[in-house]
Amino acid sequence: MDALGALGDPTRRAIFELLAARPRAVGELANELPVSRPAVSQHLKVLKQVSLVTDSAAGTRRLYRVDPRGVHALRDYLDQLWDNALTAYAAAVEREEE
Amino acid sequence: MDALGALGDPTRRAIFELLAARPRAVGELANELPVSRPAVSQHLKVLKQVSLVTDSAAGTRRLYRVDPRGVHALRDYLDQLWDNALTAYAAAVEREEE
DNA sequence: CCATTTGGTAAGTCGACACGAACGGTAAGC
DNA sequence: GCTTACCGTTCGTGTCGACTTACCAAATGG
Repeated sequence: MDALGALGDPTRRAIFELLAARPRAVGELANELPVSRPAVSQHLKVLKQVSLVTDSAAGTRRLYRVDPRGVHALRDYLDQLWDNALTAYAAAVEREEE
Repeated sequence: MDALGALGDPTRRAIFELLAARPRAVGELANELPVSRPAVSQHLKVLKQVSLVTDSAAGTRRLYRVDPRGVHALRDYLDQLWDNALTAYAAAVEREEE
């Protein structure tokens, strides 16, 4: 599973968006989502594998936050993809007008 | 299924990347991928639903190309998400240093 | 017209994965 | 040390969707 595939799941995307607002613990995330805490834990595990989030112990709780490394990598890849896509479209329009 | 969910699938992403290089017909796409032609057709149907590609008849063939509308929408959404994520991370670091 | 090429669709199978229940493990508070 | 709170993991289950096979429709060219 890569980063884009991870964000493809609606629940994981919701978790990531919550963490994009501010760091939270697992229980807090589960409270704001219609899934159980273990489910949140599993999604966090996946997001961690693809370097989109990091965790740190804080007493009995565990704080999860966005990982800028994965964010930058994914953003760079997508920027390239958007550029290719729009360039190809412009080129196709150009051909059409001949 | 939304746009991000659509690109979450590896095969669909491969199809989109091929179309991001240049417009192609269904058969051409299937030839360059390890899946059958009907599978490609089904993926194109999904990509079309989320406004990531458009199609146009060309004789007996059908040309698929990137749809700039969906690309712009998805890019804008993600840019916002990246901005939130990195801003929240910077704010967390700021707090940490106090 | 008829054969060929190209695609979309329907039906069915199979694997992946999202989820909850149950259990164990670790840190704080009295 | 015992309880409580919070979290990760494992297991089993159910469901969704990606894929192939087979069939059908439309456009081209002889």
